[in-house]
Amino acid sequence: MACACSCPLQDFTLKVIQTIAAIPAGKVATYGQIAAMAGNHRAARQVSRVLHTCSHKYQLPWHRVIGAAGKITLPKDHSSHLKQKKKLQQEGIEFGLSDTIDLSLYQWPG
DNA sequence: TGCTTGACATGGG
DNA sequence: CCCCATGCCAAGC
Repeated sequence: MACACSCPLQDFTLKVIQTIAAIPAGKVATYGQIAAMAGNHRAARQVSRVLHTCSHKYQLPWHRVIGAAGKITLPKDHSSHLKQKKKLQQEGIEFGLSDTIDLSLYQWPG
């Protein structure tokens, strides 16, 4: 339910935010998955945008959102990449040899 | 109002 | 394994 008066967010975006916020610790979700849950499986890119725009505002667990390959989508140059990896490890998620997460074990079923 | 952008996804080289 | 091209859609400017 989105209030059209004071909520600048669209319905899709709001769903995305709620979906991300609902990801439990120790689990991860892919952009496409979140987009699909929000209603548009093609809007995976917007999920990333929502993450950037709202993570700081809504305190979203952005580190639990990864790419479909089970990898962190941030460039290694970025300082947040290592941060995200550490956070996930602290939540019990184990990484493979190439910083790869086994989605069959850790992907959030929704 | 309209074009550009983007923490993606998928497939091929 | 890594890099490139295409589709797709909303947020930003």
